[in-house]
Amino acid sequence: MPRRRVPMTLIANRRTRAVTYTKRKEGLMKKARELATLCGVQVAVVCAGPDGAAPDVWTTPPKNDEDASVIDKYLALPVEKRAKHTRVDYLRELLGNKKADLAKLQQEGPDELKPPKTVLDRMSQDELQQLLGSIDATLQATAERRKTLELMAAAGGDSGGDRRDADVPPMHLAVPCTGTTSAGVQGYQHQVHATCNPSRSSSSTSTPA
Amino acid sequence: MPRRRVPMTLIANRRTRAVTYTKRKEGLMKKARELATLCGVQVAVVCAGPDGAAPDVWTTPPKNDEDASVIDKYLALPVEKRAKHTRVDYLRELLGNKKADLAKLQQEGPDELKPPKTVLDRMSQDELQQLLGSIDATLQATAERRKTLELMAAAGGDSGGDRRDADVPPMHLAVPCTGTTSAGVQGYQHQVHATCNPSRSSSSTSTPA
DNA sequence: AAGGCTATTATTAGCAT
DNA sequence: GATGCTAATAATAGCCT
Repeated sequence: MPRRRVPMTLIANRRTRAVTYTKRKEGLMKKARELATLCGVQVAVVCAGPDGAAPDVWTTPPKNDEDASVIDKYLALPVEKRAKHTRVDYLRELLGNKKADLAKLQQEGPDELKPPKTVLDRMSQDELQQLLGSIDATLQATAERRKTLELMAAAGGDSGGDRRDADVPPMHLAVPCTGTTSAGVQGYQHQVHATCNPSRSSSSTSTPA
Repeated sequence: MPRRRVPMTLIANRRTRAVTYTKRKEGLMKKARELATLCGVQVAVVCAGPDGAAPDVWTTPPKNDEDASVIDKYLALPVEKRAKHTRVDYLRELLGNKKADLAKLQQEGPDELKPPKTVLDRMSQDELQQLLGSIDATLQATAERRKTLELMAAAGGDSGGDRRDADVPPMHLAVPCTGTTSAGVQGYQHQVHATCNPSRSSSSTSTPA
C-alpha cells in the first residue's frame, strides 16, 4: 500500500514474500484484536505458514478448561441436530453415516467414553451451530492448504533448493494482471453465513435478529 | 480510524457497534484475502456475530470432498502422535484418555466405523499438526465467545429489550481509557505458534525453515 | 531474519441517503 | 440495516541498520 502500489498477485521474490507475510500477518492479527475488542465479538484467525511452517493462529481470549470438550460434542451429536447447520449438512453428506454410528456407539458405550456433560448442559443449539461452523471453516483451510502446497511444489520447486531469488512463480500463478483481473487464481474467496433458527433458552422464544 | 480517534474499548452504542462490526469484518476479510493471495498461504477467519448471530467465516478456497474426513483422523489418531502438537497436548490433558479409548474402539471396530483412508495416506505428520492447531483455535474461539455473551447479558442486558441506544456498557467494560491502557478487558490476545519437526516426504530430510 | 523509518496508499468514523 | 461520501487516521513497501 505504501511506496508503491502492489499488484494483487503471488509475490514472486521469496524473501519479499516472507517479509510481507510476517508484516501482514501481524496487521491481520491486530485488526482481528481490534474487531474483537470494539464489538465484543469472538474472532479467530488462522494462517498457515508460507512453506511448511507451523500455522499461526490467534483467538480472542483463552478459555475455560471444560470448554475444550465441545469437540466431543461435535461428534457425539445426533446427525439430525447437526444437519441444521449449513456446512454440517455438507459434511454429513461427505461422511455418510459414519458419524452417526460413532455417536450412537459413544452414547451406548461405557461411561468412560461418554463426553463430559458439563459444557453441553450450558450450550444452546445456537452455540453448537457456531462451533460447528468454526470447525468446518478451519477444516477447509488446512485441508486446502495442503493442496496449494502440492501445487506450488509441483510447479515452482521453491522449497528444496538454495536459490535466494526464486522469482519465477509457478505457471498457474504467473498472472500478469495489474489489479482488476487478479481474482480467480489464489484469491478465490468463500463466504459462509450459516442461517438457522436457534431456540433461545431465555424467556423470549422468538428468533433473534 | 478516521474522523475521530476511537478508544479501544467496547463500543457503547449498540447501533454504532453493529455498523462498525459490519465494516470492520469486511475489512478483515479483505485483509485475509490479500494475505492469502500475496503470500500464497491458507488463511481462515471466523468471527462470531455480535449478538447471537451466525458466525461469519471465511476461508481461502473451497476444498476437495475427501479432505473433510480429516476430522475423523483427529479423533482416530493415537494419542502419542497427537501429543506432538502443543495445543493437542493441552487438549489431551483436559480430556483425559477418553479420546484414546475412542480411537482404539474405532480402529478395532467394524470397517464401517473406520475413517476413510484416502486422505490419511496423503497427510504428513506436519499437516496433521496444522489441522489440530486450527481445530483447537476455533474451539477456543467459539467456546470463549459463549462466555463473553454471558458476561454481556448479565451486566448489560442489551439483548432482550427494545432499547435502541443502550449506551451504558456493562460495568466490567466501562473502562474510560483513552488509548494506552485499553488492553486487558476485552482485548486479551493469545498467540499460538506450534513448533514441530515435520518429516518431509521429499528428498531432503533436513527440517525446513 | 528482525526492527526502525517514512512516503504513500488503504481503511474507516461519522454523517447523509 | 445497507450504501455512498469524505476527512482523518492507520497500515505498510521499500528502504535502512
